[in-house]
Amino acid sequence: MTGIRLYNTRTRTKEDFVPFDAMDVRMYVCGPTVYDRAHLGNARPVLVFDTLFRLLRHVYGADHVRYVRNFTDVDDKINATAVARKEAGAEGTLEDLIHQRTEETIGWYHADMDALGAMRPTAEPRATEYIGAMVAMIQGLIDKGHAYEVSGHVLFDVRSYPEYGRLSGRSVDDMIAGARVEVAPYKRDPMDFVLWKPSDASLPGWDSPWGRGRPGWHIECSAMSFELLGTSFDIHGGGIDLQFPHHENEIAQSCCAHPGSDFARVWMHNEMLLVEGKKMSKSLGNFFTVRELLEQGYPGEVVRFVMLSTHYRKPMDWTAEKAEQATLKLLAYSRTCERFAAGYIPDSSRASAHVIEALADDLNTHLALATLDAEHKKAEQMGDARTLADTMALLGFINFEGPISPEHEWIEKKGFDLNALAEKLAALRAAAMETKNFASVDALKSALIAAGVEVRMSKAGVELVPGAGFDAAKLDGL
RNA sequence: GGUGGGUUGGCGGAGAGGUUACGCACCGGAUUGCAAAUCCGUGAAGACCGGUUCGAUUCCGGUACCCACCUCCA
Repeated sequence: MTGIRLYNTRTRTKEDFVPFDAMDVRMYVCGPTVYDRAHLGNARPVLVFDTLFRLLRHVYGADHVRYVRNFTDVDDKINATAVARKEAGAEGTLEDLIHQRTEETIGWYHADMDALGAMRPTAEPRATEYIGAMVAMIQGLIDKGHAYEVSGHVLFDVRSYPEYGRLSGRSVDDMIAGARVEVAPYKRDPMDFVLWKPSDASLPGWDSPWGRGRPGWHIECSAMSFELLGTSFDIHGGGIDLQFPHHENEIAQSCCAHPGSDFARVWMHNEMLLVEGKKMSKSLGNFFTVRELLEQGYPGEVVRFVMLSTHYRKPMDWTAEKAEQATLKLLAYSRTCERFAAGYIPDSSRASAHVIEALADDLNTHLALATLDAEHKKAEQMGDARTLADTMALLGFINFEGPISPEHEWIEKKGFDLNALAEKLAALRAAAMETKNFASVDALKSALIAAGVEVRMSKAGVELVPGAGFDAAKLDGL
């Protein structure tokens, strides 16, 4: 069996991965707050942990891996949208409008992540479905002396948990010294965080022993991971920005609620995303959603390829140039598969061992892609692209089930019959060979190139292939 | 202020204490009406200063610069 090694944020070392139960490997990843379209940064953890999910399934068997990713559907931004809609005259109660908003956002999220080739997790629990579990966990924390109720709020007492700060390498005292946040007067300690907060009539709320209210952000992951994966599970993932305070708080809650448990054994954090070297932000004007990117014509596979070309623990810089290169690569692979594996049904379980090896080494996706490139070369030399196809399937660039399509979807989508033009060019060329006047041939050729078509002329004939920047509109009149 | 990470050839980006990473670009060759695509080949690196070592880009220490988190943004 392939030995997987993973970098554990908790110990800050790369460790051999040993699951609690090889027949039931369990992973929890913090999912999105469903208030709006997913932006490109949201896609990174999705693709990183999708790749890990695929690797785990490959190593332990598809039926022996469970992957839980939550939807946070309790959030003030969601509430704000719902309130705004209500004020604009929308029908229904506030609860209806909130539900509507989260439903449509989840639909978008699924559509967008599907387009990137991300598999759906085994379970996608919503916070609102686990309010009871959260209330129970909060009550347990109060009973054990780790939480206290004050003016309608329930707060976690960080001083009751000596390990607090261990994941992020901070001490409570240091954090207080550098705190930038205004401290609520009712807190016993400035670092205490909210488990439950009161809701007034204008906000969604649930009945609880502490009055009508709603849960704090951190408790949902503790409650849902416990309900679905148990007190101890193998991997907990998310963006590095969640390391503190979110994950620190999760650990405090879960370990205090279930003394003696390990909670998550391995903590994995992906680094952030940059766009053209800068942090993606609305103010810099380099903020965009996955959907916008797809609508601009970037195929999901290309986004995936670019994302995987940087190791997950390094900042990932999204650039147009990388997308361009990724497109060319994928086109080349696709053509090789078309030539040397037409009709073949890819089987990810037969993927290249070298690629598996690269992934098993703390998800070295960049090396995996370099190896994929070598597989491509080999496929060309051997005239057999089956392993290339199998490996592409494992990495999520080809559907698991379907056979290789004649061309990748993004070329097909732009569907344009180039045969007529190819024949025309061939005829012109044949004539020019006689007359030695190549002016008309060159004119047509440049027009085709300008439209993003690759022109291949050899003794065997003329071949036209739509390239990365193919634009059918520019072919009008040729 | 606290915590963590980074600095590799023109660009992107890895592994390994000593043997070519790789890709893209460039250059040379084959091929082509000219190209493109393809194939073959060459060149090019390890922020700075010390230390350990027979030998470091790879280990250790320091300096500089950059970045992220500490704000319910992945």
